[in-house]
Amino acid sequence: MLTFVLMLSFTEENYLKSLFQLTVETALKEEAGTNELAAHLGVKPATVNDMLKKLKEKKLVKYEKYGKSSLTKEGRKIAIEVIRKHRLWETFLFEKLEFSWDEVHEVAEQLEHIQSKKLIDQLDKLLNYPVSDPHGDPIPNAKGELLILHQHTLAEELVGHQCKMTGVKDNSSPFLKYVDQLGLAITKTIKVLARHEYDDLIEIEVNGKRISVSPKLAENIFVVCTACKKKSKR
Amino acid sequence: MLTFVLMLSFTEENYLKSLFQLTVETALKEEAGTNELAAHLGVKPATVNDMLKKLKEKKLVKYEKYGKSSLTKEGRKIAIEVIRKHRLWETFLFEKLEFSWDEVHEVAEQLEHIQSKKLIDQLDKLLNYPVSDPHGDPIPNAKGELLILHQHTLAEELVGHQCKMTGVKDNSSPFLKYVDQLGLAITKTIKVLARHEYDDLIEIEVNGKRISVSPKLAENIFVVCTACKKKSKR
DNA sequence: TATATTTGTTAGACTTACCTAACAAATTAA
DNA sequence: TTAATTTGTTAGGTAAGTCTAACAAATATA
Ligand SMILES: [Mn+2]
Ligand SMILES: [Mn+2]
Ligand SMILES: [Mn+2]
Ligand SMILES: [Mn+2]
Repeated sequence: MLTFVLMLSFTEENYLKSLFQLTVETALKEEAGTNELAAHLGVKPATVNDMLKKLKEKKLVKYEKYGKSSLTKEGRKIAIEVIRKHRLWETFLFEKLEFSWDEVHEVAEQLEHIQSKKLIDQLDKLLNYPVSDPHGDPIPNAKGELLILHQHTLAEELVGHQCKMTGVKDNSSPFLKYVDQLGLAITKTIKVLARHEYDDLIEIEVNGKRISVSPKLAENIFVVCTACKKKSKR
Repeated sequence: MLTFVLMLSFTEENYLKSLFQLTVETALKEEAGTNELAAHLGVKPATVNDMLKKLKEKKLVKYEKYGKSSLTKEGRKIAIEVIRKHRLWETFLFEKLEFSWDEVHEVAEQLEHIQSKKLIDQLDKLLNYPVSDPHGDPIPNAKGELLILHQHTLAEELVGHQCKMTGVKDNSSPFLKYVDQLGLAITKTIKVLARHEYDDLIEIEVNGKRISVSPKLAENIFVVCTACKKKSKR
């Protein structure tokens, strides 16, 4: 039995990836709206509307007029493949080509669309089957299984609790450079000392030093809390 | 002084590369025609015509109505950069990811269009600044200097002469697999024993064995002849 | 040199991915 | 429960890159 490989354009792949990131990956939601997708992709809602119809035609998204959209099983599979490629390339750039964690994303945005099963399998092998990328994001395995980390943001952590930094939400270079500057990094232990009502700053201890961080920053830092329960599964 | 980086599409890059390969790289010609380019790129002449006008506008090709086309200095520079990327990626796939020489070209066709100076510089470094790709083709260096090999095809080699295989003209997978099968490979020593008038086959000795090859095959094998003069320069 | 052939150009059309402007439906607030 | 706001859709348009069909120029051949 012949299986037809439907070739998708870069653009179509990006729409599926965005939809995945706005729904499944953030776990809290099942569907995303047209405007939301437009904002995430940096295009106009009218453009998204056209594409949703096309992707529905190809049976990759579920979409009804005036309703929210979600991925079909096949659409989700493709989205995960793109994310796997993106994160493997980021890891490659970081581990093998001396890129810093704030430089990898931009180039991986291009590399994630290269079509070659062997390329990705061999890259995975070369990197020794990594489970997370330089930003702490889980890398789907070759079967498309994705580890969902039971993490929350530093902004949500309770005063007095100690946690460990596991990743970042924002992948932009300026944000990541700022994180570096503050001495924050994945695997660092962070203790929440206080929350200041007056200006909303959060006082934390990291590297044996007390620093104050903004809620905006804290919302973009992922942690797992040793004081709370923690679990993970593929 | 600001230098503007004109961003080219994949397509535009491919036209420049083709024009380079049909002219400068084969050294014998300065210019190429519309139909010739169309055949090389696998599109129709009308399409090439439109693109030539656009690339002329961008000052990357010299083109006059009903005349042959050639690259400007800037166009040539870009073509060489694309070829450098193509051949570095082929070398990477071959050396680091266990690809065979008949598998690298197809994937390199995609990878050659990734934009990142750092990526290419680091790849070059990782591979230890290779001078030729898995097919024996010279890799332009970071300055855009390209080694022109003084090679000719096996078809042109004189009877009685001994030569060394330096590369292939055809990069297609079926051809390369056939070359493998015959026991031919880059650096192998080949002695031309005879040319048979009757059926045009060329009898050679390679790996201590006598084999007969077709002129079609011989035209796609590059050699340098130890019995003739040999020189090379950047 | 006249004619046939090859080579190159033009016009008009299609697809993809995007846009703006106008409008309609759904949701939220008064 | 009407009105305001937000969200989503439609129509029509653009640019890139491709095509076909008709035509024109250049070159080769008789
Ligand atoms: Mn990324
Ligand atoms: Mn990442
Ligand atoms: Mn290419
Ligand atoms: Mn090659």
